[in-house]
Parts: sequence; structure tokens; C-alpha cells
Amino acid sequence: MATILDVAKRAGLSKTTVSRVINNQDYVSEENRALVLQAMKELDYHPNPAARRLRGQLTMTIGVLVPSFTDPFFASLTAAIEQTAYENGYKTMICQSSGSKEKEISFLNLLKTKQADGMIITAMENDWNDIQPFTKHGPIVLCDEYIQEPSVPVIKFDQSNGTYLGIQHLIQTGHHKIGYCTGALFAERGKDKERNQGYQKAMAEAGLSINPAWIFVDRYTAEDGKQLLTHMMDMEDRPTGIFTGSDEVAAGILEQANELGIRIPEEMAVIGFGDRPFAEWSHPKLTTIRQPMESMGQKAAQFIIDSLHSGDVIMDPYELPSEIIIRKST
Amino acid sequence: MATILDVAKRAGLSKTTVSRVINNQDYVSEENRALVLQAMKELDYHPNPAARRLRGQLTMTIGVLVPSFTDPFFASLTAAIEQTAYENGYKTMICQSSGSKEKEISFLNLLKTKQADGMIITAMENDWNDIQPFTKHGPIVLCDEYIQEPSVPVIKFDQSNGTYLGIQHLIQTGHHKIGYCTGALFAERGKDKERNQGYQKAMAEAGLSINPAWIFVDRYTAEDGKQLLTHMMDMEDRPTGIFTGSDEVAAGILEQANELGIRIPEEMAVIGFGDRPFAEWSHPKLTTIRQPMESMGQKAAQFIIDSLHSGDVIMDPYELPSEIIIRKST
DNA sequence: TTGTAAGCGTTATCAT
DNA sequence: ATGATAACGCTTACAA
Repeated sequence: MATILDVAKRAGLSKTTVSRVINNQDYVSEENRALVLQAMKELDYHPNPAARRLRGQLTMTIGVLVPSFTDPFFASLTAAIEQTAYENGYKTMICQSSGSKEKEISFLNLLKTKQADGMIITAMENDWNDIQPFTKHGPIVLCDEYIQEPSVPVIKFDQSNGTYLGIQHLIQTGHHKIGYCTGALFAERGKDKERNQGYQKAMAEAGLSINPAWIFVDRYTAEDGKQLLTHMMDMEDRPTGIFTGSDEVAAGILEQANELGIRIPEEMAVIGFGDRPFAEWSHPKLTTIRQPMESMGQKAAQFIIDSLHSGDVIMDPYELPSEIIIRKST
Repeated sequence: MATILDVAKRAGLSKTTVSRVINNQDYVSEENRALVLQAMKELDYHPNPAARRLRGQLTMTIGVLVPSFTDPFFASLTAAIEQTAYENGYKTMICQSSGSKEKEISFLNLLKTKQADGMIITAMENDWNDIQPFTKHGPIVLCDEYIQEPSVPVIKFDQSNGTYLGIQHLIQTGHHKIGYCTGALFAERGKDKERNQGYQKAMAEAGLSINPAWIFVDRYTAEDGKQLLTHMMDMEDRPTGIFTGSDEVAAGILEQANELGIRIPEEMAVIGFGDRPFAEWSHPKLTTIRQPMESMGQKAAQFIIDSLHSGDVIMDPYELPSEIIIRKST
């Protein structure tokens, strides 16, 4: 590989002048600039990033931590991050944390060792307290995280409004008896708290009171969904529509309905959360709450790039809107 | 960040000795080795990769080019590559080529600029002729590519046997009239040629003659599949089973069958290719040929690492077995 | 067994 | 406007 010295020799100038040209600095005569450019082209010269890095330059690389490449959710997110980074001249180093705290930390060391300028964490494995020390080596932004910590830059979705839209849709399509799945009813923090607020708001606005028997806690899987439908159908007074809080649970309900011969949405309207790929292939197709991962990816990359550019990190959490996708299950 | 000099001072030794410890070299007394290790720990010392790189060391980074992160196929492949690389102490830099020749080349420059030690290309955008020059900067391996070029290291699937298994399965389940989709019938090269060979072999072994009317060319999309089923049902003498060559086409057939009230597999047995996620969610679930992307990813990563280790590149193409996944559409 | 010193390719400082 | 030189942190001859 040609070095800056080779270029300098060929152009009959000094390394310094060549460096000035490379970095678009002033104080180079047009004449010499052309000469250098010419020599660079002829030698197919590319500055050695290792050398630049050693001099304390940016690496133009952003690290990205995702839990898994095969989860379509994170695939979209990663795709958007990579795309945005590339458009801004940045490369990405992407790592699957695969649920390993250790791997996460090991990857964060890229920051310490100046192999990445900044980091995007899309599913934090460790406590923020263990991540925080790395911020002194470069900006870090968290995606889709719902923690208290005010000193953490976070990009999140509007969980509250997402839920609100879902419940409101059920109400508007004629349902007054609405089942509601939530991780934790009296959550003091996190996603669930925000979702519960949206739920309460929609119910209150419609003048509907909340029936505790129709609130279901800790349902996450398709299996949970199957049992849930059976359970609901066994109730004397049962909901006519259910907000599942997850496409997986909704898929289980649809499956079980098929098994039991229950008509969706006539006998039970179902609304998912997440807009997983199968929401479009299920029978009937699933109405769900969509969270635009592409926007989140763009924002995250932009955030890091802006921080790098400006030299400091904006702490305000950034909230992206959720949308409702109305299909055939409601 | 602590440097090697800091460690040396703290241990009361020279940079050289510290370096020896870092690199597990001989000729360091146990005593001093312990001292250095201690100092390294105390200072939370990590060698600066930029400096090492500048000295001509490996980057311990493998570049990976995929067409898209969101395609489940390539997601599995990438996941396996990353995992294998990580287990061997390598990081990965992954780029979506997104069908852009330019982006592919730009990413390959990582090799030239010593930011990656080797490259895995999972869907080549440019001609090999344009890629080949990069091999002088590090090993390159191609995945799932079916080109002639003997000088290219390639990891591929056994297309012929995959097809053979599919056709054989149709025959074994009682079908003698078998439709066959292919990209090009008389292909001189590439995937299609190999698949056609498997098709012919299975037919010949069963003593079945090939009916040209049941061979369909250039069918790729679900839309193609819908039309194909209609077309077949219109035939006087029609196949009772169809090898589609693609899950997409198979999905279209299933969809159209549903629309037309045609029973699968009773009236038409369908076999896909690829084992896409929806093969498991379709109605009925799709019998298909699966190509284990995880194995391919592992192999690809291992290939690069071995090449890096041994210093030279093995040219023999590596062929992975395809498998048949029997579900409900046959 | 240990240490000294040169050099990897850049950029920044300081002269000129 | 241009150039000489030191420095970034590390590894490796070569010396001791």
C-alpha cells in the first residue's frame, strides 16, 4: 500500500502538504493541491486508518449491540442504523449480545480501545451502572429502554399512545367489554406503566369503567394466548375484545380460536402489539400496534453522529410515535 | 487510557517485557510476569489496537457483506458468522450491500485499509473480476455462489441433491406426474444446472420420463405461483405434484388453492425451496428443501479464520448438504 | 532474562 | 504557502 510519503515524493512535495490536501486544509496552492490529488489517484492511495487512529482521530465507526440478528424487529432496527450510518460516512460494527452480559461488556470495550466512536445499545443486558463508565470514551444511546435514570440518552416509542390507539380502536368498533393484558398492573416504571396509562386514558375518555376480572397479568407467549382465550370463553361475563400487549399472545389466541371454532373478530376482537411479520400472514390478519423500527434506527444513528459532531451528548429522551395497523382481527 | 509505558513503569520494568507478557512470549521470569499482570489489572490496561495494527498486526476483525439484514435467510447466516467469529476472538464488521455495487466495493476497501483481516461475501454484486484484486489484501470467501471460476473459494449448498430429495419425495408419496419449476432449463452453469441434474436423476431412477409440458421456466414470485396453479388446473393432463424451486412460488400456489378451493395436497402436492419462515405458518404447512444457513455461516467464518491462521487460502469449494423438511403440503 | 531503540503512517507544532 | 520534526502506542531486532 502506498503511504503518504510515496504520494509526497511523487508529487515532489512534503508529507505535510499532502496531509493538508487529504484533510482539506487551507494554505495549499491550487497548483500543488492538484499535483497531490493526481499523485494520490495514480498510486491508489488511501490513508491508513490505524495511523490516523493512533493520532487520535475518529474511527468513523459506530458500534451496535443487538440481542439477535434473526429477530425481525432488531433486523429492521439494525438495517436502519447501518443505512443511516453509511449515508453519513460511518461504518458499523455490529454484535449480537445474545443475552450475555459478558459479551455486551466485551463489545463495549471497542469504545475504550478506540475502535468505535460511539455505541448504540438496542437491548441492554447489564445495569446502566455497569455501562455508564464507558460513556467517558464516547457517546452511548439506548434504544427502546424504559428506565428512570435521567442521565441516560434514550430513544423510545410512545407506549402510552400506542396502547391508547388500540383501546380506542376497540371502543370505536363497538366494544365496551375490553380485556387487557399487561406485564404488571401497578408498575411503577417501564413500558407497562406507560401502557397502563394509555389504557386508562382511553377507557376514561369513553366513560368505561375498568373491570378487574378482564385484566390479565403476565401473558407473553402464544401458549399463554391459547389458554387466555379458553379462559375468557369460560367466563360468564366476558370481554368481546382483547388488547393482548403482544403479537405472540394474539397469535396464540387466533390459533386457539381456530381450534375451538370461535370466529374472530365476531366473537372476539383481537389486537396485538409489535406488528411482527406473521401478523400479516395469520388468519385472520392481525390488527396490531406498530412501532416504526426504521425511525428508531435512523434516530439512534443520527443521535450518535450528532453527539460526535457537537462533542456533547443530549440527554433528552426522544420519543417516537406508535401507530395502529388495522387488519382483519378487529 | 493507560499505555504500555504506564504498565512498565508501575511494574518497574521495560515496555519490552510488558509486551512480552501481553503476547505470551517466552523469556520472562514468572516473577516479572506476575508483576506485569498485576500492573495491567490495576491500571485496567488494554493494548491500543490502532497501534498494534500500525505495527502490522491482525485486526482480529472479519468483514461481512450481506445484501440485507431483514431477509431471514441472511439474518441466520450473519448470526452464525458473528457467533463463530466471536467464539474465535474475532469481531465482525457487517455491511448491507443493498444491491449496490458501489457499496460493496467501498466496503471491500476495509481489507485494503487493514480494518478487516478477511471478508465474507454472501451475495456478490460485482463481477469476480472486480473483487479478485482485493484478495491480495486478505482472504475472501463467497457464500452460496455458483460460478465457474476455479480460483474462487466458495461455500455452497448441494443444489442437486436438494432437488433430488424433493422430487424423490414426491415420487415416494405416489406421484408420477410431477411439475418442475426451474430458472433455466438448459442452464450451462449456476444453481439451475445443478438442480436440473438432481431432477433428472430422481426421475430417471424412478423410470419416469420427463414431460416438457410440465416444466415451467422463470417462476419466482408468489404472483407467478398463483398463475401457475391456475395454469396447471386448466391443463387436460396435469401434474399431481409440483416442485416449485422457491417457497415464494409455493406460497402463491397455496394462496391460489385456497382461493380456488383446491385441496392441498390431495389435488396438488406442493414442495417449496428454502424453508422461509412462512413455510411453517402457511395453510397447510409447506414441505420444502432446507439449506442450513447456520452451517454455512460457521463454515464461512471458519474458512476465513483458518486461512488467516495458515497464511494461505484453500480453493476447494465446500459443499453443504441440503435437507428436506416434510410438512403438510405433500 | 531484560532493555534500548527504531519504525509502522499519520497529523500537529513550530519554523521558515 | 511549505516543510522538518515530534508524537501517538506498540512490537521487534539487536544489545547487553
